[in-house]
Amino acid sequence: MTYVRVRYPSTEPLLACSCLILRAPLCDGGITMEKSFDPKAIESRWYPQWEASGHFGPTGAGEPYCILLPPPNVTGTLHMGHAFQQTVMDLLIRYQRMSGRDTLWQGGTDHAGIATQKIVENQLAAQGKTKHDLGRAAFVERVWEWKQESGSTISNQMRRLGASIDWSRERFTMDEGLSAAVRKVFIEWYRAGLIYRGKRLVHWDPVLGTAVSDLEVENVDKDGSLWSIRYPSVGGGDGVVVATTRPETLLGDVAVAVHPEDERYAHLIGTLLELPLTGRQIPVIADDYVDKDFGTGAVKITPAHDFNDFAMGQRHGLEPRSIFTLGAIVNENAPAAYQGLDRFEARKRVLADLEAAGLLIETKPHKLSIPISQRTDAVIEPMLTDQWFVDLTRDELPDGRPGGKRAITDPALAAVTEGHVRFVPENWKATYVQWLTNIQDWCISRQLWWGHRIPAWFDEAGNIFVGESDADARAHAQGEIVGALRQDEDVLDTWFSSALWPFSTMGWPEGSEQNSQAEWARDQRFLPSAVLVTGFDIIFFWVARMVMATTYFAGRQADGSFDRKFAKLADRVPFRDVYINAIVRDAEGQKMSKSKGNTLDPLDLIDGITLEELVHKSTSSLLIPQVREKVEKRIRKEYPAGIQAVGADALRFTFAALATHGRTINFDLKRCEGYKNFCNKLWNAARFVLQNMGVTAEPVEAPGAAALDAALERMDAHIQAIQERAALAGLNRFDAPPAAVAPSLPERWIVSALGIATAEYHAQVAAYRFDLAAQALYDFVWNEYCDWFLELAKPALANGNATERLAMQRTLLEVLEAVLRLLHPIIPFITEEIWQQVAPQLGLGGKSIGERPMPQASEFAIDPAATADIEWLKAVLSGVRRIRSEQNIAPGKPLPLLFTGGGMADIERQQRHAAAITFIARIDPERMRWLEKDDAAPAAAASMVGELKVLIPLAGLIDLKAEQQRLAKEITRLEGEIKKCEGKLSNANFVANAPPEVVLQERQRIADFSTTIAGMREQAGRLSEG
RNA sequence: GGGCGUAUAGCUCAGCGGUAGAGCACUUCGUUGACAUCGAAGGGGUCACAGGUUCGAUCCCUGUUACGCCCACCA
Repeated sequence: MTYVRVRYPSTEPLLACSCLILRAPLCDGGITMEKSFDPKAIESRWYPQWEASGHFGPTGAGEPYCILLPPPNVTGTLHMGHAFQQTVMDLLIRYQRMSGRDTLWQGGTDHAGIATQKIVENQLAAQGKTKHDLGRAAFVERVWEWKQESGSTISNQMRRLGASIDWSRERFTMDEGLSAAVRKVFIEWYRAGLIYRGKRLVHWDPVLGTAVSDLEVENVDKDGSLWSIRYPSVGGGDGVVVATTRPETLLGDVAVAVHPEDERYAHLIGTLLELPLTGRQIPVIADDYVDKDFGTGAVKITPAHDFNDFAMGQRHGLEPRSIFTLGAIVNENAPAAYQGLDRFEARKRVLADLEAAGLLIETKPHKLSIPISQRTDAVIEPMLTDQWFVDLTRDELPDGRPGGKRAITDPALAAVTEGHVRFVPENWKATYVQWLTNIQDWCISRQLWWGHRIPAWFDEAGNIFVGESDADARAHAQGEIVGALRQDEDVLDTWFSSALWPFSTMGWPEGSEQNSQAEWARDQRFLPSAVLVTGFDIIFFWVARMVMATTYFAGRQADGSFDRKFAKLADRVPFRDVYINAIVRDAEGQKMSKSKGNTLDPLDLIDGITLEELVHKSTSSLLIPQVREKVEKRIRKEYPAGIQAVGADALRFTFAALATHGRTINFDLKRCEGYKNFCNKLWNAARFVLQNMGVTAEPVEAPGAAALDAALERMDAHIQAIQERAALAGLNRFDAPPAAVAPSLPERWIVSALGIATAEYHAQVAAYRFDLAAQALYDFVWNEYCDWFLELAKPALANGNATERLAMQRTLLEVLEAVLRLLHPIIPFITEEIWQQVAPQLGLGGKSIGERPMPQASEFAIDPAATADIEWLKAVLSGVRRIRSEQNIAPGKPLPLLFTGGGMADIERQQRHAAAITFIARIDPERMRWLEKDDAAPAAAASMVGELKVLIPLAGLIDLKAEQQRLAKEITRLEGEIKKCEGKLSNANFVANAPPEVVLQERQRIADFSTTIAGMREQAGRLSEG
């Protein structure tokens, strides 16, 4: 291809006029782009440039707008849920950044105590080692190594997705600064009496060997049995038959409870029973909790291994009797025969022994729900252990001081009920409020090695001292310290540090060793953040706890008061809005899970993956051969050619388009492919526009000096034209300019349509309706800009005079450039790539489209007159197309076209659009005319546009029968519509009560339908004559 | 037991007190000068069911049915 230096006109704003020297091929007088959009080629290019430019960080100017990234597990990989969420966040951040806000997307990762420790433990296990072989220090060192190794995986995946996080501020929950925040919060809550340590019954995961919080327990329904067991009375007598689902806990029973008003057992209350197999004796007690009608009406009480029993034991002063080790093995508190047995072994043995003793009365099937640890699938064993808790429930402090009334919980509740934090969709508010109202104390200690070690020390007498360090703990010691101090072995629940994320990432606590005074002063403007985007599954784990911690700590001064900015609860919230996104499921609506083998990897959608790789990936972690086979079969069927690469933009657009306010979205690859097509459509629209930017439509034959000079001369003329026009038109080219330089109707119409689409887009983004926002732009680009405007532009570009062409070129560019900016938050890569080509044509400076402002609807004049005109034109063109299609006339065949009926407006419009009609509908200009009054109308196929009749004469082209049938069918349909309207209008109540405009509308409809029918009847009559 | 949600085209989903919509799929035609990752033209719906409010209900209210999620659970 031969290139030559050509000057292109350029204006921005219109009054200015600069000349750019561009390289452009002469062959078509414009810029060329690749024929189709190739995501791979462009995506790798832009992200590094964006990141390097520092453009993702806050500018310090404008109203602050912050989004906190829910920190993913540091050693995790990106899944579809992340990708969805992050698309939404990036959309919002890029949108607000372009809208002039001082934006921060705060990123980072979570140390994810249990999950990460488990991974490293598994790695050790593969080498035949346990963490105990290494010891605590070496093990933790090992986890840090793994964190360093894999920690960047997910960040890099997020970059692939285009996430515009300010990476320079990336944080990790075990960073020094964040750890300082953790210690400070723990210590302050402890000193305020809001954290306590105690021996309590907790949910114990015997596989991990740690307590977990109630939220980390899942209840799974299972078929089990209900066994009835006789506890004979001491000294003979039948005693009591109890019903239980866990017979092995009999070994730890301390009583049997009956309802106080249960006549069957009244005489036994206070007496002693023989506890089978143990030789122990236990009392019969009375308690309201017992349901007379369930089982036998008598309950065995095992306070050490059941939450309800524990509560009852406390009411009755019964000493709990633990019968399991922390590994859930029967311990020395049980008879020797059972010691050393695992829980489920012990159950079998106990049942067998009861049977043998004749004490097992009945076994019947029973549905029950079993508590399972989310992390390990191990059956949770309630276990009596020393743990740390955050007090969320008590009305007063432990020492009886007033003012402790739900000091953490109540503000968190008020923040939402008083509307300082708003849930979107709103109904999640009820979930939040209900949970917080019925909350239990939060068990925050974990018997793990990876995490924030609890800043508490024990002396040799077991007294507790809390502080930043052992020295600090000593300094704050209330009582005497007996001997040496030893730090608590436990670490904190991962969610404890997550709860602090809204302010620990902003330099809080200020002035600590790790955080400078200045950092918090600078960054607290991002508190509260604008919106939290997260899944409903962590409303309790994370959202509620952030509200708790932030309402308590934000802006708290050393003396306990709040600084001015944070004095009000309304300002002490972590975020204003909580956007709860839907859960991503597969196309069939199944939850995606590795064990089902139906997960999709977002990176595989972006980059594509072969069938064999996909099969391998999806089945390699599946251990059961049958499942493996099934999964492989499904994948081979569903993705016979693997997954084609759709690119990050198409994936993002898909997520945006699926982001309704429902609670699940089914991810369908087909949808994704459709949006890839959309990207290609946009690409090709740009390609068309740029191809037509040349100063001349005619190819320049040779790049000779003469030709070049001539071209430059023409250029100068055009530049002058622009200047003149701009001077006349004023700054806004879309204001109605003087007639000599007036934009054409199609131009006015597309600008107007852009204005409407822009308004819709902004409104929907503001409402967090990203599906509708995306749809507004999709519709505009495809159905207005491409389908109609590019077509309407073609006649002007091909046949217009210099001024018309220039005007059309500018409008093509300007609308394209605006729509690229609107789309940029959704599809950043392709819009950047195209914009880089488009911007110089408009003389726009700036390194990146992201630095351009977001278009506002007010920039685009709404133009009802132009819109009506173009709608008329569309109707005429559609009419011709329909006739062609129905009559099977080749699209390229030039046709005659006749007009009849209609009024002056139709005549004017027909004249105005004559060039467009002949060009686009491929009408022979010689044979396009109005029928004179007394012209004999030829047999023709007709299309009604209001009162105007558009006719394609038969001349051997038309299938007469088909046309008659079509007319008859259409007439019947319209008559039906008229009947409906008439039905309404004949109802006196309707006419009396309906709003006048509705009544008018019905009358108008009848009139319109009647006109159309009349025209069609006439046409049908003519056909039958012919 | 408590709370929340869903039911609209073959599929996935928008929608709204007054003409029922999109994408995909389907049918027919088409390689026309941005795009076959495309274009043009079509077919397809008792808006789950029953009552109520209203001039008018797919939409609001009540109930029923079906499905789903969360929380709490009687051993």
